[in-house]
Amino acid sequence: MEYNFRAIEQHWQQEWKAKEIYKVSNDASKPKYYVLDMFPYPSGAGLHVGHPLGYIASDIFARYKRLKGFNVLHPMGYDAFGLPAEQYAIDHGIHPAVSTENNINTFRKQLDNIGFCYDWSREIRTSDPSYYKWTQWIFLQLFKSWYNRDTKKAESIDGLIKIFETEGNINHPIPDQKSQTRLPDGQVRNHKSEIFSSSDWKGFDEATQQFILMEYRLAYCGYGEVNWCEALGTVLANDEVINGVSERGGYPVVKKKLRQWYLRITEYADRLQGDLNTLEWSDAMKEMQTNWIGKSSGAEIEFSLASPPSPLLPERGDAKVAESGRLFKTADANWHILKEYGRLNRKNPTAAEDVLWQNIRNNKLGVKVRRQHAIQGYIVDFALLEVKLVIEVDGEYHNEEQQKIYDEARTGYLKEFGLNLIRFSNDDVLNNTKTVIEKIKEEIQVQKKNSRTSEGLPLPEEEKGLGDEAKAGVRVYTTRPDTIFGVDFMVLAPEHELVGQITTAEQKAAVDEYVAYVKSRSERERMAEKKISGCFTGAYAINPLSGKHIPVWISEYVLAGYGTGAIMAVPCGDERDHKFAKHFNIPVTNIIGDYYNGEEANPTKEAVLQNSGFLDGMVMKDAAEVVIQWLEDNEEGVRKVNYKMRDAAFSRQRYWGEPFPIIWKDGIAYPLDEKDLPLELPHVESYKPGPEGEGPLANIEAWTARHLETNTMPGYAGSSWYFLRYMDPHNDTVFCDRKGSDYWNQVDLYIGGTEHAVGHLLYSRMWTKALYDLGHIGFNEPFKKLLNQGMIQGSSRFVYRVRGKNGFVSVGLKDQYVTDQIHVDVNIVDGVELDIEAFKNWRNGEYANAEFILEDGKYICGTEVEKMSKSKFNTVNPDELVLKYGADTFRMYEMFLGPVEQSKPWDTKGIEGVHRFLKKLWRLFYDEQKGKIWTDQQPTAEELKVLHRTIKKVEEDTERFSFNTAVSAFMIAVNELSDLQCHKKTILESILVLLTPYAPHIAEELWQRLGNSGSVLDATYPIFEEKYVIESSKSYPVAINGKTRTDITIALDATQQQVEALVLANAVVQKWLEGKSPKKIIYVKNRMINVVV
RNA sequence: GCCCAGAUGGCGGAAUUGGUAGACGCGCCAGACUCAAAAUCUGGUAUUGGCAACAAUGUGCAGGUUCGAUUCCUGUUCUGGGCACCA
Repeated sequence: MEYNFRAIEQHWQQEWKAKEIYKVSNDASKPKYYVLDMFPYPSGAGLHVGHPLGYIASDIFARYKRLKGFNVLHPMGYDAFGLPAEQYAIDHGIHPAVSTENNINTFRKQLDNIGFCYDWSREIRTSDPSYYKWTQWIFLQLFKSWYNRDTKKAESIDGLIKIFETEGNINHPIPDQKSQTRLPDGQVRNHKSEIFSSSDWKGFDEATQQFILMEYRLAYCGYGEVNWCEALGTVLANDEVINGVSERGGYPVVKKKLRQWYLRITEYADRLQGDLNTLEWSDAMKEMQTNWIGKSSGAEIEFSLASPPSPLLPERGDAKVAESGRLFKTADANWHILKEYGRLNRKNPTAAEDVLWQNIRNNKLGVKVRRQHAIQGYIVDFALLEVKLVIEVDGEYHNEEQQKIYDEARTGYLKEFGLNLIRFSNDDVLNNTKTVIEKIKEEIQVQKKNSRTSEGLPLPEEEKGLGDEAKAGVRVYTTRPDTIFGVDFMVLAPEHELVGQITTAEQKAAVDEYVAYVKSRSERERMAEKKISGCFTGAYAINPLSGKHIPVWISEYVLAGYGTGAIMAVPCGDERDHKFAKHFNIPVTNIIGDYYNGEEANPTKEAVLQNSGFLDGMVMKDAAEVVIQWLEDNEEGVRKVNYKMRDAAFSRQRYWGEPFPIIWKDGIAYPLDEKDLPLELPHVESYKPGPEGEGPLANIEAWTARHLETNTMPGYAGSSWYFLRYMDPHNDTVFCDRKGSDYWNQVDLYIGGTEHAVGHLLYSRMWTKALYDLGHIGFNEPFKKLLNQGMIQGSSRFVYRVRGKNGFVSVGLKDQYVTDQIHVDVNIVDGVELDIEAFKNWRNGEYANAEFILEDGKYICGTEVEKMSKSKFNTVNPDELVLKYGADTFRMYEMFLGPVEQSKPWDTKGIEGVHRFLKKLWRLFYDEQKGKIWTDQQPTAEELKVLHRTIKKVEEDTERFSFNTAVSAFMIAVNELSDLQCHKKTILESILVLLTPYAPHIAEELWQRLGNSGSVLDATYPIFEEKYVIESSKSYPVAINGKTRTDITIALDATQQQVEALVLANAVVQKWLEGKSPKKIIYVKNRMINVVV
């Protein structure tokens, strides 16, 4: 009776299915354990041998836990939305729903072949409306929530509205924004300053209110830059862009600003960071997330410009203000107009304002001065709030009749609040500056006296005016404020908003050219670029501490999205800055003395500062704090915590994804009523992009007529919460019943590839936290333990075509010709030797008439290890292996290849050995001639020792996911039992239970054949007993000076003296001692003995 | 460029805490069985020298710490993964 794996495996797979062996219930007295795989994207290529690696590992662990008495949830599903299906549809006209369905069926068949213990009754597909109904629902929860920084959690936006109605947003200023939230005209909104009162709020119209709320929502709409390919009419990923052109077709690609949805994940940065230490993840994985979040602390510093930018408009303000007013639907919404107005004024001060500003800024009068400050509906030129003084500088247009009335009204109004107002004309300021300053000083004194008696408007300390930020200068973020005196130049991102304004006439052409060049480069290319490039703007900035004038450059290595989009360059301390300085011959200021050798930068923090003004003599790491203090005292900068992480772009201009449950009305996004979910993806005939970079949904009239959002959600939407749906997959009234999620709780073991280290794993953590904050689930981290499987790489084979000929040259001779390297199917290559006949038939005989230049009569292929991919013809299909060797062999072989965590190239060669092992195991039970040979005899001590050593090893290895060594332990056990000719049921039965997680079919079969009923999965796991493996003596290696020379056997309880005596008596030791006595004898119990001579 | 990981015989890998480097398997060599092959079984197999005993070398490379380093430290090279619209 031989091992007929095909019949066995088929039989048990049917049996398991029929008896619903793997179905789990949500209420069980047993403790729960949740084992989850990262669900696959069902690609058209089907499963390759890389996919099952993690699935087998999780299957082993799920079965192991079940044997250990747990109620194990082990589900599977499909991440079914995605770009490839859409691309396939464009190319072949097959609807994504159809191709996806086909692919899923293929995947399922392939998965079933391997004998996984998934509870398929819980299968989910993210593209299924009954699933994405809840993806949309969660999106709406995010849309209807904001992050309360006081309570540090997500809360309902209704609560925020109540706060606005009672106290305005003074205690909850608009969260910091990154580059995404620029207005269509390219202006960066300066949100911090947008402070409003409760009465302001009540006065705002609907559009303004909604606009403000959008700045708080956890899911919000803003503007962001994308790689735009006009010819393809579509947005491209960074790696679809190569050297400024699209990978497909080679069309030019430029940056384009598009309306986008975002998730405000930045609000969770601190929690995402902090909670990492509650997780059992590898340090590497935590480190990657930490680096992605990129928390750093330092200072934001304001460098004013040596020559302020000239005004953009001859008569400042008005035109621009009117234009920006068009952003809003109501004509009389004065709030944002004011805001805009103030900002523009600040940026484009009149000459008089600027002169005055330079004379009174920086506490020069002993009083803090704010420019273009909004007070109760007015913008004043300068506000000295602590002394309740307002200064106005009047230009020509204030003489107009209308303006006069307006000004008088303002004076009166401000007086009501206890604010005194003084006016100067432009002429006075410009020509009699001194007098004007004296006058202001006098007024300050008067106000100071009055302030003790006068009442009036209490101005909140924290209130910030419009003038606080964007003075006419460049803000930089630095983690090294201590190096401030070493700043030799500044670098702005080429897309920085100031570039256009500060560039001098002489430099304009060069700057424009450089900006255009950068526009065509993807962020990735820019970061990876080794060549140093940049362009001088002609402008100079003033170092606020040293007063030194420093040149302002632009360069692609500074990205707009990080920090402020501008850096202060300290070449002696930063390698990149140093290279830049050397390349452009910018003199380097050395502030670190001997630490800088003139050749390369030294990022030390230990140096004692030199050339650093009042910091001289201070150690750098102490100086940072001093500088921050100085900056804050002098209002030239602020302490700042910065995150590298940006808000997550959450919309795609694509078809095959979840539609947003959003309706646009007069430019305002309104949520769809939850009872109208799911908002189903409409069927389309064409998948072509919509106009102006919109998604294909924009082409559907019925869709646009309802004013529905035309973007769809990205691939990671559905995968951000799927682990919750498995807990309660068929619920139609809630995304996951709270009882279910309370029972199953966190995923105990999550297995998947490291490629998801920062994407999926961060997003799902954020969603979990948001759902937790809002009270929908009871835990705030999704994946307790994470196991990262390595990538199974393909070993690609290449042939070399002689250019211009239908001829191929063997790899060893290819250098003698001009050749093109072509991937060839690994399945028609034996090792490295090409099967020429098979090659001629390959690809429908494309190379039927090819000629071959051979070496030693063979055509040898080139090889390379790379990602397994259909397009590289290096995939190996598991089906064929399962057919040939069986699922159990395949499972064990994949595990035997090496540690699960490690990446390795696939090689089918060794699979025979594992198959032989299973056959050998079978022969412990059955003989080909004699049939059944297992007996009921009592085991010997030797046999029990083998068994218990195996129990210990397999259990320990399984617990630490060292599946390859567990397989090896099985092999050792079977080898030893074969040598002992052990066919005893008691021993073999225990081995079968141990083996069940690894080779479930053969274990189940033999378990039944031994006369057991019920599944082997319900057997009890063997218990290791020390008494069977105890030995009384042990063989120790004896090393002389650390080099093993011999070994001796000593009793385990031997003392140091006994051991030394034995060692010295040993002939080999004597030989090496050469008559001398040893310096020392090191005896480590259970390990080794070392004799030091 | 930045972040993370890895590198051990002809090959995949083992060595769990600093303690016998190469478990287990593949491949290869020799032998048994067979007319022959397959299957199976037995023995050998890091490199160099030697009939052997044995000796020297050996965990990407260069150093260091230690009685002792694949393991810890410093530097370096190469390979793989990620870098925000592939999933």
